[in-house]
Amino acid sequence: MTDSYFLAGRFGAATRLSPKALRLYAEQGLLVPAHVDPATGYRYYAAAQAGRARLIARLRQLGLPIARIARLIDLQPDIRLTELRAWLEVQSKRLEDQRELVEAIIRQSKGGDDPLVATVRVREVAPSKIVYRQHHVTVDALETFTESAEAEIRGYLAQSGKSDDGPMTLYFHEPVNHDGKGLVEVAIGYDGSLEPAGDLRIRLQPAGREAFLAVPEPLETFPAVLCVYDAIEAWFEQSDDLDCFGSPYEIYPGSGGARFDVAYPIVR
Amino acid sequence: MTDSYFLAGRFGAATRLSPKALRLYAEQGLLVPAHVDPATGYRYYAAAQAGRARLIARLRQLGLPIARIARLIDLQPDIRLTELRAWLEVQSKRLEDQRELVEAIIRQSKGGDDPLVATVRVREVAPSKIVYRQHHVTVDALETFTESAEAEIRGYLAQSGKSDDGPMTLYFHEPVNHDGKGLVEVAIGYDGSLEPAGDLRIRLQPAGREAFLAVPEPLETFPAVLCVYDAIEAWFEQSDDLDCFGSPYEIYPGSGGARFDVAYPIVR
DNA sequence: CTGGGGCCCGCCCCAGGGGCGAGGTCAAGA
DNA sequence: TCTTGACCTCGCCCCTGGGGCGGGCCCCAG
Repeated sequence: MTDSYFLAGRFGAATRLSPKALRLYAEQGLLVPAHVDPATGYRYYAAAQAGRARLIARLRQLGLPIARIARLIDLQPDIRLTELRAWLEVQSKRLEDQRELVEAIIRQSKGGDDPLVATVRVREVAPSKIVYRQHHVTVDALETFTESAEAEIRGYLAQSGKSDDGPMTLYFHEPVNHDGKGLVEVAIGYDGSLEPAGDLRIRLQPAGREAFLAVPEPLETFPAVLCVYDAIEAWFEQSDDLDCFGSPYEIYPGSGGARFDVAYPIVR
Repeated sequence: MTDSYFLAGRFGAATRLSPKALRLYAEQGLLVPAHVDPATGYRYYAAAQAGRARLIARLRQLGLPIARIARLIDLQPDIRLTELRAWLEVQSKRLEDQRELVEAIIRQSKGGDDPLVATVRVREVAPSKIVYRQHHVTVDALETFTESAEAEIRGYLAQSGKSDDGPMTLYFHEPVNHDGKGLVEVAIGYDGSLEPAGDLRIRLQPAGREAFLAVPEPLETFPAVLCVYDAIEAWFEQSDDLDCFGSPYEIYPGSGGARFDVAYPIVR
């Protein structure tokens, strides 16, 4: 390893990085030139920096953002490799999600022949008072939150001398993606009067109508359950005078022995 | 399907698109509101547009760029699905490439114990006149170009009464990625004098030294061959007074019976 | 000493929006 | 009828990771 210096162009040619990219990395502190001429601003890179530069180039080629590279590159090599493998796992999962999503799009495109659509029913929903808890969750954390919130609410109802075995409704106020948090709400109806407590809140659920579907057992788990949502949306689509506006929700237990129903409100 | 109108907020809530995104899509012509109030600029969406909007949201969720979605969405559903499957294939391939790249990074990180490094040798290269052809290719098109260019050059050498069985060198002037074109050059040396012809050019290859490695048979194919490059780079790295600047090249046939050698120039 | 190519910086551009602020609009309640 | 609050508009700046261009230096070889 000599201690010769190279300007950005030559150094970049040797490390597969453009001078522009090198300038960016220098600004971000990711790859600081061995010497910068204060008069001209020229950046001089030492040959010994080529290894780091090549590693950066490879990590960029993976598509990692610069900030992530900056964190990775100063780690011990073995930890770095562990992180990279974990990142690969995430990418792999993302691909699986994309595959599922494409399948969902396909199902929806030819939704006409989906037998589920024909089983969508409409029912009236009576107004009720509900006690609920909201939270922003990803799809991974959804089940944990749902269980703990339901237990908390039922516990509070029992403690207040109310019946604690009414159906539970899970509202999806915002889409809950795998890669973004969405607002969900666990709610149970009650009679009489009740005070809010802690993060448990009270509100009135107005009367209305809903389009619903009992979820068949093989479709109970994510992501297969998505095609139940698709079916109801398709049902709205082919309806003459109803539109699928409003957020979906799930009702536990479902009708006809199903573990849960999926429903959309029918907005006037 | 009613013909009611919705403003951007409500419509977006029903289709999982933010008002900002809706505005963007309207500007781009991807999802034009059913009515725009000329006085206020308010965009009114018809309920019948919700299907298209939901499809757009799904395709965006896949990560497709807007322009691509615009092309896809007006296709027949079955063609669209074919395109989507093809896109999934590309994504899958990309993931495989990333996996390979991570493996390469791992190999390089603990390059010290790579037995290949110990077999790197240095040799003098005599100056020569070469006839060559350059082209920008991706890694997929590389072999086709190499074969045709070599045949063209050998044909021209034979036609000019020169010996046409000298070794062929494949210079990688720029990195040849799977996702970007790079400049490569197929070159064969000759004696005497020769005129350039068509896209065949002539230049002088100066004398110098090179670090090289005969490629073992199991590593001949892409992407396994990359670890031969890594080994030479690692060899430079652990050398005291040499730097791996300059572009690599492959020499056919290689030394010791190998199909080809991989070499880097040693720059003074 | 002079020319050509290399390098600097600064500006504008791309997708796909997020966030903020100023100001106009809509609908419901008092 | 007025007010109020929610909702909408537009416009600007921000993000990532650079590419491209233009103006003006700089470096080195002949």
